[in-house]
Amino acid sequence: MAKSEERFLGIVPSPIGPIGLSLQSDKLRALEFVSASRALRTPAIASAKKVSRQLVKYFSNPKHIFDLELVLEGTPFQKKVWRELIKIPAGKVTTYGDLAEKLGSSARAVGNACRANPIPIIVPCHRVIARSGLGGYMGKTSGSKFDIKCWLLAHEGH
DNA sequence: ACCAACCCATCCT
DNA sequence: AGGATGGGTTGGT
Repeated sequence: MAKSEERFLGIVPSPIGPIGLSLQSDKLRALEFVSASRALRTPAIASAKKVSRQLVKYFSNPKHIFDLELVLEGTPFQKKVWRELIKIPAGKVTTYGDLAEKLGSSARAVGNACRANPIPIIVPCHRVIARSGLGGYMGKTSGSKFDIKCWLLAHEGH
């Protein structure tokens, strides 16, 4: 897979740090948590404004429903999982196992697909938890990355 | 192109 | 604690 230099076209400030946006012909393709220094030297382009506005709304109102066009690039299985994630409303959570059952797969495979999610927050992988415990986030089961999952869940009332 | 081995944000006993 | 699990990735041929 091409590890092409990721270029952020917009930056959104948020309570959990700056968020970098990558777009592809006006559609959101990737979202990443970035460092403050990275944020400083990233210009924002006009087409990022719609995404930016909606993220700001979400951070002030966790019930905000995103209405954005997304570019989801992944294997067929990953896309199936991600499309399921989008159906989970704010305030609700599901488990890796339940999702796996719905898809006729296994819990660990679902976890793998969640980890590969290119658009966290908007594709709400944080709403998938383990049957026992919270599971992980961005490849981690503890630490600052994982804390973001806890923050998002708390933001949504958990 | 295939295959084996290895990695996991799990789950059950 | 240990085993089953299935999708992805990597490295070999």
